[in-house]
Formats: sequence, structure tokens, C-alpha cells
Amino acid sequence: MKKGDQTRSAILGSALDIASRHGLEGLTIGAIAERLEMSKSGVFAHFGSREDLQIAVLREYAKRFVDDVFFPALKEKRGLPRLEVMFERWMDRVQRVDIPNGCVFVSGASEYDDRPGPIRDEMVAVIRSWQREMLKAANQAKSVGHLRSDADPEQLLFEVYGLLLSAHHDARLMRDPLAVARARRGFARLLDSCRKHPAADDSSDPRAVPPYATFIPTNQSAFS
Amino acid sequence: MKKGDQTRSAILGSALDIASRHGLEGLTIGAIAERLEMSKSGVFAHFGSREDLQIAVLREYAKRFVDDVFFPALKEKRGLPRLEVMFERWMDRVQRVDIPNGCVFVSGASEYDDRPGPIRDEMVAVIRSWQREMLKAANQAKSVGHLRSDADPEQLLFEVYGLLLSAHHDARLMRDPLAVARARRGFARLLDSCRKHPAADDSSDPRAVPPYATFIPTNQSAFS
DNA sequence: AGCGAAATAGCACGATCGTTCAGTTAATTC
DNA sequence: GAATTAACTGAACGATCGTGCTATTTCGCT
Repeated sequence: MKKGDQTRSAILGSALDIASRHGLEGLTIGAIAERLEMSKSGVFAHFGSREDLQIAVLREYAKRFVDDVFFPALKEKRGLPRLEVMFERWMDRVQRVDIPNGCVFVSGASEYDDRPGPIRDEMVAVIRSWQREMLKAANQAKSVGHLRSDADPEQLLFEVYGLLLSAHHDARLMRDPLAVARARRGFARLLDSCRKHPAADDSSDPRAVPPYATFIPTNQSAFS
Repeated sequence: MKKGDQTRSAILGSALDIASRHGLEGLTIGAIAERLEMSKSGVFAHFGSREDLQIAVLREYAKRFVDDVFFPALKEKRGLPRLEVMFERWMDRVQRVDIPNGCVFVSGASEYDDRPGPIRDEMVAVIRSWQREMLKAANQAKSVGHLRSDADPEQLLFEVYGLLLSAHHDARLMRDPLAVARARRGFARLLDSCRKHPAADDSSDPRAVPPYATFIPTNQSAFS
């Protein structure tokens, strides 16, 4: 490995640390230089601009995120087990509050929702990418028969992501030690509400079919 | 009203606008001055420091938030109706994507979760304040008999907040027009899962009692 | 060892940040 | 309307930002 590449990855490492503390927008070339005890221009030279650096950091974060959360889940068998491991490994990251590392996806979501540009585009693309991965797992859970045939995987993921965000919020900002347990509880209940119970038939008892499982019609606009 | 007070509130107005676009940390005295066509020092003089300005903005935002979301709900009768109006008015705010105003609570949560100081303290206090308000409404819904006696209001609010955050995320960052509808759907299902149905008795059929309704024991730590 | 290329340092630039302070204009009070 | 106070301006400060430029050091290869 050439010298340039290894300092480049050292830069990315420090940048990741700073970005998860202060957000991608709070990431500064000077701060990286200070932490690595090298000159600003030395850091700068490895990326054409600050924006390119931010995008590189975002990609690196996404890569590590996928390696940490999704790849290990692929060893589980298709369907609910895989989905559950994904959620569990995700919660593990939130749980580590001692290391003050906020999720770049969470902070980035509010940093760039009103800030068009390449970083925002990359952020959306990266999030879409692993959301597709989770959606695939949910769809498999359905086709394998773990979930009821009228379950809506997209709705399921929407709510799972909500549990994640809420846990992130309560654990990190509110310092509530119950946050992760609450998210797990919600996840279990969520799965139960659309799980195909071996005892219960699919569409017999209306009391066993909470309205959650029905699809949202796609032509319904939320802007009204 | 004295002159000073009315420019002060003009400053707060502009500051609120900027803060909901760029976050409290992206709020700048120069930007306010430019928008109001006055000098930086003129703006500065109304608040002792930038930090005091940020706190004043946060308080003002909280005041408007409560006036907009919670006060109108007090006209509804206690219990679920009141809780539902709170949620609905909240969703209305998320829905207005055309006006590029992100929620300061949402962006602030990730800006200050790793940044101790007076602003963070104020942020936590302010969020706690209206979370208590919602918790009160949920508890009333329980004592009035709208919710089952084994329902856990704190867990309920945890998940409701997750739906809000997920809607905010999908509507604003991902520009998904279905986001608000998804949150509403989730909210309805969530209420149904702990609503006391007039037809069903409380603790008879186990299939009518999803595991969600049980409490999380308070001595259970999430850091393990 | 020596040479070409790659990597890094050093310095300067214009901009912008929050903040201070002396001076000027405007509003309020008598 | 004059006196007093409140509100605001303008310039300047030191810091820090991203970035461009030119040395200088260091690496990689023959």
C-alpha cells in the first residue's frame, strides 16, 4: 500500500470520528489536520475539495455501516431471522452511548433535508441503498411465509425505522436507558402484528387482523 | 410596545426561519442582520451573546409549537380524542414540505446529543416539557377508559414519536409523498392495539392482547 | 545511490464568524 | 421642544474557514 493511500484512510478515519460528533456539516479540514498533526493543505490535497471529502466520508460510513449491520445478517436464513438480526445489530450501534458517535444518517437527514446539492443526493442514494436491502429481507419474509400475505413490507420498514430514530433520540439526547428496550419491545410487537401465526388462519377472525397489515393505496397523495 | 421589543421579535422571527432551515448551530448573526437590513452589532445588542440568542430562538420555537399543536387539542375531550388531535396537528406541520422548515426539535436532537452545554440542556428541558403534556393526555386516555388497563403510555409515546420522526425523515429528506399517510396508518394501528374495544373483554382472549401492551420493567437497564 | 514522482509543508488570500467599542441617530420622557 | 435614554451604526479585532500556490521533504524504483 502506497503512502498516500494509508494517510488517505487515516484522514477518513479521523473525519468519520469528527463527522459522527459534529455532523458532516461540522466537519472541518483544520480539525482533521490538527488531530493527525499535519498541515491543512496536506489534508486538503487528498481530496479536491471539502465537498468531495464529505462525500468520501459519507461513502466510507455507509460501507462500514453495511459491513457491520447487514453483511452479518446474510448468514441467517431468509425471512424473519435475517430481518431480526439486522434490527438487533442496528440497535447495538445505538446502544453504545459511551462512545459519543451519533449516526451520520440520522444527523445528516436533518442537515441536508433542506440543503440541495451533491451531498444531499449522495445521502439519499446511500440511505435508499440499504433500505432496499432491508426491504428485500422483508419481502423474503413474506414470500417464505413468515409474514401474512396481506402484510405491507414498506409500511413495516417505515415503522421499524421510526423505532430506530426514536431510540436514537431517547438514548442519545434524552439519555434514557430504557430507549433501546422500548425499541426492541416495539419491534417485537410490530412483527407479531403481521406474523403468520401457525395457530391462526389468515383471514378468518377480524380481531386477529389489525388494520396495520393493509396496504396504503399508492395513488393517495399526502399533499392535500 | 417599545421600539426595542418589536425589533427584538423581528429578529426572533428571522432567526426562527433560518434555524429551521440550517439548524440552531447554523444560525448566524450576520445572516439575520442581512435579512433585516441592519448591522450585525445592532442585532447582537439585543442578546448578550450568540448562545443567548440561540436559547431565545429555541424558547420561541417551543412556544409556537405548543400554541400550534397542543393548545388547540385542549378543546377536545380528554383521552383519545385529545391525543389524536395532537398527533394530527403535529402531522400537519410535517406535511408542509413546500415551506422548507424542518423541525428544530428534530434537527436539534442530532446537533446537540453529543454537545453538552446550556443549549443542549434547554433543548432537553423543552422537549421534556411537551412530552409530559402528551404523556398526561395518554394517561387520561387510560384512566378515562379509552385504553386498556395494561397499556403502557410511555411505550405508546415512544412509538408515536418514532412515527413522527420517520415521517419527518421520509417526507423531507426522501421526498416520499406517502410518508404522512404511513405515519397516520401506524398511529391508527398503534392505538387499536391498546384500545379498549367495547366488544372485547380486557384479559380474556390472548390473541386480542398483543405483547405490546405489557410494561417494560423499570429496573431493566438498556446498557448491558 | 540517485533520480523522478508523489506527498506534504508553509504561507497567503478573501470571507465570514462572534464580539467589542466609540460614535451617531432615533425614540421616549419631562 | 429640550433633555435623556434607548437603539443602532461602522469599523476593527482575532479566529477560523476553504482554497490556491510554491517550496521542500519523502517515497519508490532502477
